[in-house]
Amino acid sequence: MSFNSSSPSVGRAAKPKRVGGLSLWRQIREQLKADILAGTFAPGEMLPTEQTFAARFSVNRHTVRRAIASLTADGLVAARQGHGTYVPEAVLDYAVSKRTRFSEAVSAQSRVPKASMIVADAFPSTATIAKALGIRRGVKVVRIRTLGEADGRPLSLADHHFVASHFPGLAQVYADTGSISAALATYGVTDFSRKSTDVTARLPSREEADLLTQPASRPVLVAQSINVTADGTPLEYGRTLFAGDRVQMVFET
Amino acid sequence: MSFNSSSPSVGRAAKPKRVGGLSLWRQIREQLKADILAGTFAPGEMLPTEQTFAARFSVNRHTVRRAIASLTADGLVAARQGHGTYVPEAVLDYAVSKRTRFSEAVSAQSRVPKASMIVADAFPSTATIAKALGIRRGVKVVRIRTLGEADGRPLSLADHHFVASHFPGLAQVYADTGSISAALATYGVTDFSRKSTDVTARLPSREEADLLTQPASRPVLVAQSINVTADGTPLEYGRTLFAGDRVQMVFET
DNA sequence: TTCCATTTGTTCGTATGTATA
DNA sequence: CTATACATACGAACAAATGGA
Repeated sequence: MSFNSSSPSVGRAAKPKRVGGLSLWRQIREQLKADILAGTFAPGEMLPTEQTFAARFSVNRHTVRRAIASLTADGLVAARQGHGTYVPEAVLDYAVSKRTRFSEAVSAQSRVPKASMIVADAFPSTATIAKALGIRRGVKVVRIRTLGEADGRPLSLADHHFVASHFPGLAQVYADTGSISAALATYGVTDFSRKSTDVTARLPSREEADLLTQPASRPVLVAQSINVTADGTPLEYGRTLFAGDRVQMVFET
Repeated sequence: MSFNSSSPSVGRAAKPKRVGGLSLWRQIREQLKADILAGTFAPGEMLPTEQTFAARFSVNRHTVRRAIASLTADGLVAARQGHGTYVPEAVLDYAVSKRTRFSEAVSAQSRVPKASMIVADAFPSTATIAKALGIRRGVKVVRIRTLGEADGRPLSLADHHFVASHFPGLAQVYADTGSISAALATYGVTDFSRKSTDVTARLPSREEADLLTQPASRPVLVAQSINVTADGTPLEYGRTLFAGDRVQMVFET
């Protein structure tokens, strides 16, 4: 008998041999692939261990490994030494262009966006922020920290910095409108675009990892961007953290 | 007496008090900043421990911490819990545009570029590669893996994939010419441009970390790009790993 | 910090089945 | 038919990495 029955690969199969010209590991691969595509093993979920599969299929662990290796090559599963094998979550392609806003970038991927404010405060600008905004260091800036979600899953943690004196009461206005774009519009700023974006990678702090609901051992993408008004004046300096294994930034050049 | 004498903060200073209206921690901060800018503490080098500084300046460790915290806010130093404090290495801004080549991007930052081939081989295309190159899975592709350096320091680890049948003997030609662009030119391909770039972050494998001479615990940027010919035909699928803490990708939008 | 259990990754050796000359 | 080469499968042991105690 072969493995590709209609039932998923749970429970115990009878001791098999080569059947139908298909080697054991190929049969196992097809069975697992079917289960993954059918959603028996959901994205982000851990698969049973190699040992478990070996027992379940009544084969040697090597045979299971060979099947899994094949699936890995096709990107259907990913293994982490010392941890386990899992079905990779669908990566969200976050398109970056002159005009993209968070909600649009997420909607374009047929996901439901949501941005919520975590905190808003004001403080003297650091050297980095001052340089980006074209002000002197120490000039007060407003920071709005937002958590961006797609389908209810945290995606990004963004700090938006504005010159405080240009936007009095910005935090409150944002809280009322629920959107950076809308908040800026109440100040008469409607036309702005992304000037440049720098991308680096690092490990998140514990707090950042918690907010993004990801392990602190997985890296985050750090995108620093400068938004300018129509006449080129720096308007906003943003620093956004993306969950590294859930987001892929896409730059069309 | 204050700390900002002309000598760097080595050796033992006399017990100080508030002088010249500057608090102790500000004096220490200025002294350390001067040392960093003067190169006493070179980029990438470890600073002495907080305890050492505390003894050296005859102050409490908290005072040193306050000074270091200030420097951290300005990005002059970075502290890693359980490890130490160090001067961050200068980050190379790797500009990505339609036409950028590795050597140009590095040269633009006044650094000396160097690209060397690590290995070249051929194998049946995986699903990802096939999709990017617009071929059927299993069609043979040539892979050229190169290590990119700036000022002799490894920066990037790039896998370049081409359809094997389109460029017979490519690996040898590359070895002879020492450049992807030059190698392609011998096949009559002179006009190609970057169509898109996807950026993600992950932790490197042990081998990748070794090649980049970075710890396996520091993330890498993974840039996947598709280069197309003038008529839009996929020419190359490239996957480049950048040392996350030495490179910042810059996208002008 | 160290220790420990769990899990994947690697490398031996051995045996058997399959295709082909 | 045998001989050979190759793919498949099993077993054992150990290495490396992770996460939690």
